[in-house]
Amino acid sequence: MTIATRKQREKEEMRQLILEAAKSIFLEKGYEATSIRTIAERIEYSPGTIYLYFKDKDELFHALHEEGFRIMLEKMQPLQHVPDPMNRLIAMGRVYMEFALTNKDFYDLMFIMEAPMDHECQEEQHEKWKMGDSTLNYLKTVLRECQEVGYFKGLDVEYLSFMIWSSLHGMCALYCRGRCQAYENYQPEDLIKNGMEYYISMLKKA
Amino acid sequence: MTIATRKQREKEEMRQLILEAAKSIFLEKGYEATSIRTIAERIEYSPGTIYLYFKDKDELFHALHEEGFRIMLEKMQPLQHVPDPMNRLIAMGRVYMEFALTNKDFYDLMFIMEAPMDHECQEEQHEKWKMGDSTLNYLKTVLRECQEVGYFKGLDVEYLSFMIWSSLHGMCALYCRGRCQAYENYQPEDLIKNGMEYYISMLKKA
DNA sequence: TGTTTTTCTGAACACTGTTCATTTATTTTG
DNA sequence: CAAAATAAATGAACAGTGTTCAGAAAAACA
Repeated sequence: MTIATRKQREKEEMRQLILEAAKSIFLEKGYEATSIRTIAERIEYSPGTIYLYFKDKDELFHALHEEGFRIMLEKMQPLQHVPDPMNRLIAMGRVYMEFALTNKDFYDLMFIMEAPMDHECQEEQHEKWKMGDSTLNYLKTVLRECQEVGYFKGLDVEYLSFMIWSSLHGMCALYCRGRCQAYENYQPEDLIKNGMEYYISMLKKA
Repeated sequence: MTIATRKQREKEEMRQLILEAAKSIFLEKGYEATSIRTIAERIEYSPGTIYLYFKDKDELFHALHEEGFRIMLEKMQPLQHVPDPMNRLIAMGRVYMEFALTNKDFYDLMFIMEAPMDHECQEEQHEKWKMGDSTLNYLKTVLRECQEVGYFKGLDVEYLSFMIWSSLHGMCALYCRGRCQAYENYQPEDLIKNGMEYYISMLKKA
């Protein structure tokens, strides 16, 4: 092994070390507490070092952002074997919802926070959404299959997918940002579960 | 006039002065730029003075938060004269959407940001949502009227209102936080407009 | 070994919200 | 009107934040 490749590997390992530390602090104590200094302290390096591996905090959180999509896509994977497209669509929705409820911080980072989206990629304009695109494209594919078996007749898949994604996101976002408090006597999980059921039965009639 | 009442009036005027400055900076340059120091500079007082009129930054932004709801409620007001409840519901949705698109920062503050919600009211637990509650209660009322003329049969108004609000919010939230970029070749306004039409036609069948 | 290149440090910068002793202004009292 | 008491405003200071960069330390090369 040449010395150059080892250095390259070490560089990648260091990036991962920083990322792992950032992730653990982020999941333990949330976004606010995940500062450059706390990450540096955790891995026992100086704050300045982190900037040798990440351009800025946005780039760092963009990496976590992508990790979130990886986890989500993984949970979507098994659904490919659901034969009926409409059932697959509904199952996808449930997985999406479940992900948001059990990975609140990740969901927030992926779909609500501005931070990781500000990150300018030099490579491509939309490389930042590589993972998000995959999920969205899969949704569109499922919708087209639904159309083939008679659902959503005459509707544009682009607008339809946006509407469906939005509706789920709306519930998740209100949940993540504490707006379910508007329903004093109801549990957020209850609102979401029932709201979802209503939405599904509405979709089936469309 | 006693001196005490004049002092009280002056105190209220000062609160308004701070609030107006905060609002103008907030609308001009966004949340990030609206710091205690920039507000103080604008009204030509020292930073410390602001804390004599507002407990903390959260209380200040909670006041702006309420102002947002006042503006929105004002735009909802004329819709009370729409006779058909279903048309009124749809009109409400359009006003809501329009508000979000033309008052992005206010919408963000009202429904997405965490800041003004953290604000602990000493008076009542949910005094913070006084304005939001009004809007939500009006939505529920309209939905009940819709049920009286045959729509949404057998559905619980609580869950139904949450689902409808969520769906609209989802589109607004994705718009506010730049997630419409996922649809590279589509204008956000276009996505929302069409997504909304699809949703309305779905609602009518429910 | 000495020289060059790479890696890392930590102080410094400009910012944030917030506090509080001190100063300034106003009102009440003698 | 002058003095004492009260109220209001100040601005330096504190503990944070992301980020930069001259200089020190370590590693690689000659």
